[in-house]
Amino acid sequence: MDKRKIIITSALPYANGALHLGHLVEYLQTDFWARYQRMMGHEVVYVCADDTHGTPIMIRARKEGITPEALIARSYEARVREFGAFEMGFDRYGSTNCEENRILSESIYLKLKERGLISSRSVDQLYCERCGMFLPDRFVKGTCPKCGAPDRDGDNCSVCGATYNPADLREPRCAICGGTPVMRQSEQLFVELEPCREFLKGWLPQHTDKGTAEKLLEWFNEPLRGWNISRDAPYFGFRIPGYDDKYFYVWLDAPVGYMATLWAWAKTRGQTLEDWWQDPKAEIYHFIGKDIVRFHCLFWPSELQAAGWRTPTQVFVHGFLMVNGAKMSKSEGTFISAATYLRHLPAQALRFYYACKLNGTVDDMNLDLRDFVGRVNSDLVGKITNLASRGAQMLNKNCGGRLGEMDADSRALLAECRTQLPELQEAYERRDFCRAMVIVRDWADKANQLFDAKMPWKLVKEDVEATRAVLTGTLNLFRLMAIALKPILPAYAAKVEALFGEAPYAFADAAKDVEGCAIAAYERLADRIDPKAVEAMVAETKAQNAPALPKGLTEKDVKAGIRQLAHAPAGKTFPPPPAETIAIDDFAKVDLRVAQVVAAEAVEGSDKLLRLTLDVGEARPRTVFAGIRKAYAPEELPGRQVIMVANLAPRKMRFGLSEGMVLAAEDADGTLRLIQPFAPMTPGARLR
RNA sequence: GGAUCCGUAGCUCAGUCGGUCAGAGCAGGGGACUCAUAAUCCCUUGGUCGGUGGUUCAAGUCCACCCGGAUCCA
Repeated sequence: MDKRKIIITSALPYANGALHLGHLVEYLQTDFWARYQRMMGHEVVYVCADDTHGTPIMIRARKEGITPEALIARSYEARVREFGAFEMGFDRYGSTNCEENRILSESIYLKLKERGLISSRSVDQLYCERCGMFLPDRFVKGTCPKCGAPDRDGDNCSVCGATYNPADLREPRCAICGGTPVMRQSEQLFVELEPCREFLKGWLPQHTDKGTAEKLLEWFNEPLRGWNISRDAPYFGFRIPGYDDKYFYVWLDAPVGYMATLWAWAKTRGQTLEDWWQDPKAEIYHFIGKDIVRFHCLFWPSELQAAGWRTPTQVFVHGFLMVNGAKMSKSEGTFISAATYLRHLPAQALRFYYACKLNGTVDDMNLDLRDFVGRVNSDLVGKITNLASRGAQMLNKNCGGRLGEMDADSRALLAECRTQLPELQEAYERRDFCRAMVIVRDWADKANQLFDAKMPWKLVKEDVEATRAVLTGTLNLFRLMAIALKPILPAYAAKVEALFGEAPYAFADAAKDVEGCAIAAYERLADRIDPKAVEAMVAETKAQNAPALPKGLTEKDVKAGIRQLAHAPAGKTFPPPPAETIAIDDFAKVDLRVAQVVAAEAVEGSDKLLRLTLDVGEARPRTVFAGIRKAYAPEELPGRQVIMVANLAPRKMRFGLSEGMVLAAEDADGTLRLIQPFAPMTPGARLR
């Protein structure tokens, strides 16, 4: 086969927020495919980057009192560490906030402008005067115009499913400051899509899957709407050439980040971006989730085409991750972050399980946690790894650790398995990883059957050389499986390479017999998963999100509750109506501190009060009486952190002096919950 | 509301052009073995293929409607 030249990307993760197992559905499958292509001997470059621009990052940085640059640097570090732990093999992991990206974004924009594809028109948009900025949809909250549910997002209602404009919301509020936004006009720049209609119509069916293309083509019954690519200052991003106060919308420069990162990578080896992207022989593949199809299959190819760049060879679209058959949920503990996963479980287990489930379609993928444990333990460890474990240890113990020549039966089985290699490679090629795993598991079943039939543990007592032949066969069969699994389990394969003393495997090595040489000491390749570790991971995830929902309630309950409340008779409203507006100075008078509960006891003579002893970082702990006895037992509080009002005038009570007050929230049903920091902090830390 | 996708054994899923397709693995039950990470091997119990109609000599497979779940509507 000719040597192919392949550019691979996965969608850029947004730098505001932690990686979770859903993201990994994409990154892992892209990595599987990239590694497979490398093992086929092709020239592969796999790039990705942090997506760093936009309002959410600007706001978050502002809240934390740091620059956006500092925020994205922190995110980058965490991201790279976590990807590394998951054995991701990027050739380069960059950032959209780089010079290459600025240059490319500007040049693509200017090309579009030259071609007359950029137009400008005035747009009505909500503006928050207090924050001094136009509000993106997700930064407007309000009451759903359709079902009346309170506190809904700016563009859709998750209670009744309605979609609307932020301007349609009743009682719109700025999600940042809570103020009431006003309607203002602003000049915005659009990329016109209608002129690209014919190009797209022809392009779509050939460069993505049928379902995706058909879906997008539905929109072609009407004129294609232009795409707003500008945002007004303040914004974190690239300034648009020719404007002082306009920036590229984050979605304009994000896909350009693929090229920018490729460019930066090419530079390190003395090449140009054009050497890769514009090489007619090179293939360009984007792996994306189905939620961002329109950016990658409409806007992106149109821009590239108009600006004179090559369009992608194929856009591979995948579905979302479900956990235990349902959408990932914070309250159920299934919204599992990459970091939390890694604290409890080995990365390769997830890589293996995802490979067993991915079939290259846009269907959602289900991570069933019980199935996950079963699959890893029985297939990866029990069937596959066990062959190496029993074969290598026996060879080392009884046969001097030297391979001989395979017996005839093993040789025949090995030959039979090898005939399936083309099928395995085709499965990899079409991203049908689960099919590839079925093939490998089938080999393992057959190898185990043969091993048992030969009974080497008995044979070794009478004929060491015959035993050596059987074990040589077993280990050669296992080696074939390790090669087949290498795109999924690179670290595992590296250990197998070390066991046989071989150079890194490519698929070509599958044809080789390993005979007549010594093997190294057997090193454990994979560990069984203790279901308790999975429980602990779920429990930790739940705990991270515990303050979000009252005990025992799921997100579904809350939705139902909101729905009820939306239709509840007036007079008993929840949440309570907003209090009178205060100035920032008024708020600043309140000194809020993180406090650690040192001790808690019930107060005799009161059925409401607990006496709390709080460490606020001062020389002497404070005593605070709190009316939370019906919500908390005294013994569950020590060691936990709460928020207290530290400068409240001390108040003499019948039971003693109360030197402050702890913060708690009251739910619709009267449930009280103390407020605690997301993660432990130093007692005495001030809230801002 | 409109559209798309999904619904096959307790669980996760295969089932190509309608014709040995009612299947696999795991889990469950029984047995064997003890080299191996309580791993492995043999045997075995499970299903009205979401429901109802229709097309056909023949339907998980095609069509219509319904129920349930998911997603998208720029």
